[in-house]
Amino acid sequence: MRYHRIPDETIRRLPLYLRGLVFLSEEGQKSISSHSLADFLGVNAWQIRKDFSYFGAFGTPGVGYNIEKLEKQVKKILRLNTIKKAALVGVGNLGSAVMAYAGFGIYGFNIAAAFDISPKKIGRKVNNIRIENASNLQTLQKRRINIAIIAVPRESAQKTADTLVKVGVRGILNFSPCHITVPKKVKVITIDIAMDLARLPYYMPAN
Amino acid sequence: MRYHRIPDETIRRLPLYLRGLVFLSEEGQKSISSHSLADFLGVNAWQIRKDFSYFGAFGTPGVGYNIEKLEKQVKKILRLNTIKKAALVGVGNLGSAVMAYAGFGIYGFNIAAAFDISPKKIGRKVNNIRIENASNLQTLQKRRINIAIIAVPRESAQKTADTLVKVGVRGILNFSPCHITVPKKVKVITIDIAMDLARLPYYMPAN
DNA sequence: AGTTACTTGCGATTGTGAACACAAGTACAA
DNA sequence: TTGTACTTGTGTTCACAATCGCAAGTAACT
Repeated sequence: MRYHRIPDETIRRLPLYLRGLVFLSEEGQKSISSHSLADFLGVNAWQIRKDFSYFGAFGTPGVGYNIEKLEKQVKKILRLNTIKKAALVGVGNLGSAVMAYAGFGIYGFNIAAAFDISPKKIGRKVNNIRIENASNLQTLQKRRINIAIIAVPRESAQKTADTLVKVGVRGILNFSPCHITVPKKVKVITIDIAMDLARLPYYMPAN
Repeated sequence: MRYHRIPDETIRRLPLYLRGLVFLSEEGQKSISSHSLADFLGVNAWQIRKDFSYFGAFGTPGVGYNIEKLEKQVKKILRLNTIKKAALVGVGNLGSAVMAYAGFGIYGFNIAAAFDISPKKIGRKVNNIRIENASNLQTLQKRRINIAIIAVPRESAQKTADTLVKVGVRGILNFSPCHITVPKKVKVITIDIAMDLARLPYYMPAN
C-alpha cells in the first residue's frame, strides 16, 4: 500500500508521533521499535506500524525505526521541514500563554508577530515580540506570514478571520469558541479547551 | 430509545452542540431546526439529527427542537447537570489563562482550587482563588473535588497525576505534552495545542 | 550455517461512523 | 378538509479506520 493516500486519522496522529520522536532524539536515542514507541506515547504498536507504512517503509525488521530518518519523514509529510512564521491576534490571557508556550518550537513554528487592539498592550514586548496595533494586520502580507492564531473574544473572531484571509493568511488556529466561516482555500482548526473538559464527566464512573 | 450505545464520536460532538444551544438560549431563541443549528455550528444537519436520535426523539417535525429541553438532555447525557468543582495544578502562563478562561462556565465547571510549588505564587490570588501550596493536594479529597487540570511542566506531569489519583481525582485534563499513565478507573484527556497547529500546514495548499 | 528471538510491512478482516434518502409528523392557509 | 411547505427520525448504504495475523527480514548468538 505504498502509494495509497494517507488517511486523515493518520495525519491527526503524526504530530503525536513527531513529539515522541523529537523527545527521544534529544535523549540521544538512535532507534526504537514500534512497540517501545507505542508504550511511550500511550498508543498501539500496530497502529504505529500501519500509519508509518502509508508513507513508505522506514523500519528495519528485527531492529526498529531510525529515529532521525523517521523524524525527517514525518516532518516532510506534515510540511514542517521549514521554519514557519505565525502571527498571533489577541494578546489576552490565552494569547499571552500562547506566546509563552514553548511547545511550538519542536514543530518548527515561530510566533513572529503579535497584535492587539488595546492601547495599553500595543508597544509592550512579550517574549521579545513587540505587540502591534491590530489595524496593521495587512503588513502580514509583505512579511509573508500566512499562518495565524486567533485568540480574540468570540464577538470579533469572525471579523478578525475575514481580515486575515484578506491579507493572505491560509491557515488559522482558532481559540475562540465559535465557528468561523472562510473560503475553501483556507484551513481553520478550532480549539475550545472547555469542550474537552466537558467530555470528562461522561467518562468518569458514577460519583 | 432504540439504541443502547451512544457512539463515541457523538459524545465528542455533544459539547459543541451544547455550546451552540446555550448561546442561542441566551439570545432568547426558543426553538431551532437541525439545519439552522448545523449552519450556526458549521456541521451537517443530518449528523445533528442522527446524533440526537441516539438518545431519544426531542424534535417536533415541521418545527424543530425545543432549545431548553434539548440543552437539559445533552447536559444530562454528559453528566453536566450539576455544578462541578475542578482543581488546577500549575499556575504558570497556561494555568493562569485557564483560571481566567470564562468558557468553562457554560458547561457547569467551576475552578475551585489552584495549586503551585513556587513560593512566589503561593498565597497570591488569581480570579479570587487563592493559590495553594502543591504539597496540600491531599485536601482535595475532603473538599470532594475529583476533577483536575494539569498545567505543570512535562517533567512533573506524571508525578502530579499520581498524586491526584491518590487523593481521589478521577478525571484529568492534561495540558502537558506527554502521555500520562493512570489506573483504568481514571479518565485522562490530553490537550497539546501545538499538535493542532502542527496539522495546519498539511492542509494548506502549497506555498 | 543453523537456530532463536525479535521486528517490520501489509493483506485481510472486522468494526464503526458518515452520508443518504425518504416516510411520517406538524403547521398553516384556503 | 385538503394541499403545501417544512422538519424530524431512522433504516440503509457506503466509506473508512482499527485491529489482527503472519510472512519475511534482521541480528546475535553457537
